[in-house]
Amino acid sequence: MKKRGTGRKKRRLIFDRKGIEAFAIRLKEVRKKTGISQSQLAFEAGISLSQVARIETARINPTLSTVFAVARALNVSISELFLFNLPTE
Amino acid sequence: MKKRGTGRKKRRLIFDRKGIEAFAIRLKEVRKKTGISQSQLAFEAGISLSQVARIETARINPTLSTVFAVARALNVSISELFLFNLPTE
DNA sequence: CCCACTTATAGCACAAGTGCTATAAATATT
DNA sequence: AATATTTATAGCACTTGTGCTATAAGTGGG
Repeated sequence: MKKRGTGRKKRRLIFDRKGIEAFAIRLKEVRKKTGISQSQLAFEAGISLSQVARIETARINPTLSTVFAVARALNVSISELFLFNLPTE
Repeated sequence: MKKRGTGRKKRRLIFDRKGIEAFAIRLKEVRKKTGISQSQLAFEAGISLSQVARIETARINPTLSTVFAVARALNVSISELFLFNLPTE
């Protein structure tokens, strides 16, 4: 008996764990290289500190706007932030 | 008199309109180059058609997972999808 | 051992992304 | 022109990203 409500089809959202993890690693790497703290990055990017931490620990699936803000704050191009091999899902 | 509830500070989310628009243009460009329809792209990427349309018309701020899925479906690297100058916000 | 700083978690409230479905509008094709 | 295909909108329900605040855990200096 696994009726979900009234025969509602289950929506499957995507959460690309591997990709998100790869990005997390890359971001931390770039941030470290510029020598700033998560807190400073958050301030510069205009996002919250908790959000930076959540991204670097791959807990969330950030939006493009957030990524753009981070790239600007780190003074790197978007391409540079994605210099890693996107793992096959 | 513009009290919002009980003195709650307004949270400001970011929505990088210019960046999102630049990405929309770039995506449409890459998709066209591969000669597939929004519908096909959606299917290949495992996302909904409405989502592809919303992205290409810059109506939403997609997540990284969505972008990753699209890149895989188009057989391009993430960097390639971001081959445009990120406009200053 | 303290202390300051940094990073990681947690919970709440709210805003927004996403899937799904349906439909309209625009664009090709015959 | 008529038809088919593609693209754009819209609304709903559900899920999740985000800010904010607080707190714990890790780290390095003195």
